[in-house]
Amino acid sequence: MPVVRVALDVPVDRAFDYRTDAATEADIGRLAVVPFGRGRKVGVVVGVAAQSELPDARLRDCLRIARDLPALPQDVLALAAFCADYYRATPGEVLAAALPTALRRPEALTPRPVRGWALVDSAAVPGPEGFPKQATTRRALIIALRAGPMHPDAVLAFGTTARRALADFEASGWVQRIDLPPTPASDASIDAPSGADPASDRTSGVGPALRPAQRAAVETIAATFGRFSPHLLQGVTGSGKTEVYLHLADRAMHGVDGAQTLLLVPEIHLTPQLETALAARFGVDAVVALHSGLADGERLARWQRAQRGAARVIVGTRLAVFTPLPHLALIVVDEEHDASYKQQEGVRYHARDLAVWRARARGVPIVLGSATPSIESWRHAQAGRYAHARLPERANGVAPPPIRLIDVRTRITRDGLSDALVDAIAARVASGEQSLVFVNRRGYAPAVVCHACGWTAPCPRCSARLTLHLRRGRLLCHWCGHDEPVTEACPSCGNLDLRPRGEGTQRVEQALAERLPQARITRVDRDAMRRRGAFAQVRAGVAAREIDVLVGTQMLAKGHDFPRLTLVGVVGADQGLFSVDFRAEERLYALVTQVAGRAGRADRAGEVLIQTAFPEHPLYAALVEQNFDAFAAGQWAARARYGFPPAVHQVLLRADGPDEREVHAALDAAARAARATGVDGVAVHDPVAAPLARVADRWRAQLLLQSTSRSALRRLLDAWTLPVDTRRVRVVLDVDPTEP
DNA sequence: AGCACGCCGACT
DNA sequence: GTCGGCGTGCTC
Repeated sequence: MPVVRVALDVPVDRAFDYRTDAATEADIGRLAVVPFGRGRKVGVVVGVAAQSELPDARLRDCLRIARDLPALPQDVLALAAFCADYYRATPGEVLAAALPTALRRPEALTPRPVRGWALVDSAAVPGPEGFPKQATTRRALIIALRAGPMHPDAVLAFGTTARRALADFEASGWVQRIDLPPTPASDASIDAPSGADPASDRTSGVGPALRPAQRAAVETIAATFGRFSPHLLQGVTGSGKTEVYLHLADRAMHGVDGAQTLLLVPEIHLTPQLETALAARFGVDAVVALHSGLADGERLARWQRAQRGAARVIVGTRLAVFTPLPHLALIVVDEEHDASYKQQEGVRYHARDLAVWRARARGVPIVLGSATPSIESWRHAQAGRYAHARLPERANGVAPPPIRLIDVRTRITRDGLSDALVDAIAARVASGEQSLVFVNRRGYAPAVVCHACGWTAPCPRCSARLTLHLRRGRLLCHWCGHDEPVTEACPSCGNLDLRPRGEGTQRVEQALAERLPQARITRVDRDAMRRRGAFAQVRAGVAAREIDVLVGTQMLAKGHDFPRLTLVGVVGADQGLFSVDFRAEERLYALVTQVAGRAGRADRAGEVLIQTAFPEHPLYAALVEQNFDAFAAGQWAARARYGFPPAVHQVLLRADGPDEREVHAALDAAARAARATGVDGVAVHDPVAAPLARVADRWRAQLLLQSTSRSALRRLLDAWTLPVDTRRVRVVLDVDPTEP
């Protein structure tokens, strides 16, 4: 009896065999509904065989292979397999991360009868089997009455009436929209509907004229269409990298009919703006945005538009790297250095690295764009493994804002603010310009200290200090959420001299309000932006010039264009200089560069002021010169000398549990087992406590393995018996960790 | 992951 | 005497 091998979303490192009456190679990549345990599951067919190695008695019947749906393409299956192998996950776990959740419900794959029709402008036709020819027109919009997300029991609608009605129906949640790919035979058989044609709206080269460096980058990259070629696009903030991406996507579409571009972006916040820009450029129907914030049905619908080839530009966060794209021609990873590309739970994959792998597998060029590339990518470019394109100047031709340091050793600061910074802000307020003060810490103060005995308020559940939130009158733990009232007297010595130490956004906001009573100040951090729409409100306030000063965290660093913002102040950056994390400086450089880029984006001169007690630190020297290459070269030299990535490759075994000794014992045993493999060329370090040794009453420790040879590391992983995950000690393997 | 089986504490 | 804790093991 022939069997299908099905990868299922269970943490078991193998596929499961099911009996089936007929299965061919063509079924590989198709979804299958199978019985599993006492329930049913949806899995992916990853193989077919004439016979199973298991005795027939242990096999069960495959309930259904979804042959009416497109199969996952070969490159997505290969990418999932690579991801599972490289990051030591199971194929099923990777597929769970890769597939929209709506597809993983068995009901979703069960066909249902037609329930009815929706609107009609010029034609109403049933579907999906035996679709009449008309249904395949390029502009057909099919409205499915929720018979099941995969089955467009459907009605056709044409023209603008249909478009309007479609929007209403979609808003009602009753229908789902599905676009069909065009088929040549029938395309001509139907009249072109009235109304705007999204395909012909597609502007060919209407965008702003490219500067010479942008043009050169586009030409260089476009010359590699049709083959694998990695490019690092290193462009200063405001140099118009996005414009380069758009031109490339456009060129790809003109070179190959229906060509698709995958554009990966770091954060959800960025997506709406970018999506709007892309839609304006290529037409709404050609663009699809994918991110984890979407409702299940919506995510599925968009994913299917990409899978069918209807969407030409797919913009999405890291999960989008797995999207099936039949006509993939180009991959772009914007802000490629961004930490959010590394998944920190479940399968801990790096979307940028997977994107490079996929580009190679598909034979398409990939562009990694950043003003401050990761040392990994920068090094690849230096070594000639990546082509290195540069955009050295801003697209508006304006010089970048000068970066100056305020030496706080020689100046008095109050609440963390120097007079020089406050005066500079005051001057901008007076002239009607806007300022941004970047403080990478929320709350009022990161610690409360007793000035009599030195006691500081600890979190009872974590090895961290409590942060003072003065407005709420509470001490909060930023790690576990623990929350307690502020005490008047020191619990240790009874003294009343408790004082806040260090500065958070609230304190800076409050101090600025006291010193600049005429200024309209708004704080932007996770606490202040908790309410829905709060951020949009801030943006509107800035645009309407109702806000003079923004005080905020990283949230302010990314991609917002505030034309009247001419001053950026940076407070408390020094904490990034002396971290246990060897990547802290790299992050700090990128972050400051990014916030600095908020200043003077339009035709107004900007200025960046950084308060520091270490003005001669090389990081600040490079920042002031705005010389990323000097900074990166220094980082690379240090990492090569002291043996840090990317000079070496790392694997981190993380463990945590309620009992400190058990956690360490598990890692000790794991270290012994790793050494016992006898694999040469891999340094197995001693297990150590994690930088934050306890979080929410769980003790955390880690075991680091590193090697200059990936293959040696891999051989060790293959031979290594890891401690099993239990309730007492949880164990996670992190390949290429990005967090200490 | 679920879900069963299985062996030891506090309760209708 | 049972109900229920979570440790161990299996799922084609």
